[in-house]
Amino acid sequence: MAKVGEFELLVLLAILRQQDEPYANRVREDLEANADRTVTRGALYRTLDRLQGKGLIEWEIQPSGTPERGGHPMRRLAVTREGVEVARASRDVLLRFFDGLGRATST
Amino acid sequence: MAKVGEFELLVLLAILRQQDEPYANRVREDLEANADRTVTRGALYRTLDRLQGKGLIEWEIQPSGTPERGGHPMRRLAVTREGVEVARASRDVLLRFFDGLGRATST
DNA sequence: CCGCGTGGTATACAACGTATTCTTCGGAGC
DNA sequence: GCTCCGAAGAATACGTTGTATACCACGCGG
Repeated sequence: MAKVGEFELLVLLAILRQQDEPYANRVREDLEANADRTVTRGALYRTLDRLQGKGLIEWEIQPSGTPERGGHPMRRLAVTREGVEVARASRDVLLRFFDGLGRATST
Repeated sequence: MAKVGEFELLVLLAILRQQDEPYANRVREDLEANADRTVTRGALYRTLDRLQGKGLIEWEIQPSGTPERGGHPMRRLAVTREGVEVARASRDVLLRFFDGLGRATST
């Protein structure tokens, strides 16, 4: 099963969260708003391409979905079955390791 | 606040989990057993060095802690306060994004 | 037909992840 | 006491992931 980096996982999860508008910029906004990090468009698209290369997501081009201001072909994103599995596997591992974090005294 | 990669986070969490024997090889064993991945020694040490460079962990050399078979100076690892904060922050973000994963129909 | 805003592409480089190889030290066994 | 072995760690090298910058295309308002 393909392995994903930290940002790739976040992107995967963010796509899954989008209710009805799974487009790149929605994902980007979601990440910026909820993941406490800035996400440049270049970074996101590069990651989307890589995720597709691994078969974890796919998309279809929307001729001109929502031409609010300059209507252009947009990618309607979707996570593949394998993508979901990978995300689940990553989550399971992380949840398993999150325990020691409760008290966490340390130096 | 420093940012950590996927493996770095796992290592941080694994160190926190070690009860009384926070040594590199214990961490390695824990990761191999519970994170479903193989971890070579080189990979782990490299990551430990990087985490230290970021001030997220630290260690003191144990003269010859457990000379079971060839006793050598070992690193007794500890996560710094900042390390714990970074781990918590990462966890919080991830937990926030894990929701969409419940039903997760997708393609 | 020009500029702006939106969606996407290309390129380049830094940071992260990982395997391989080498060194050192102590004990076991001769 | 010399050799072999296993454990802890260091050094090196390279592929993958993360991220920024800059560029192209299209449609609309003017």
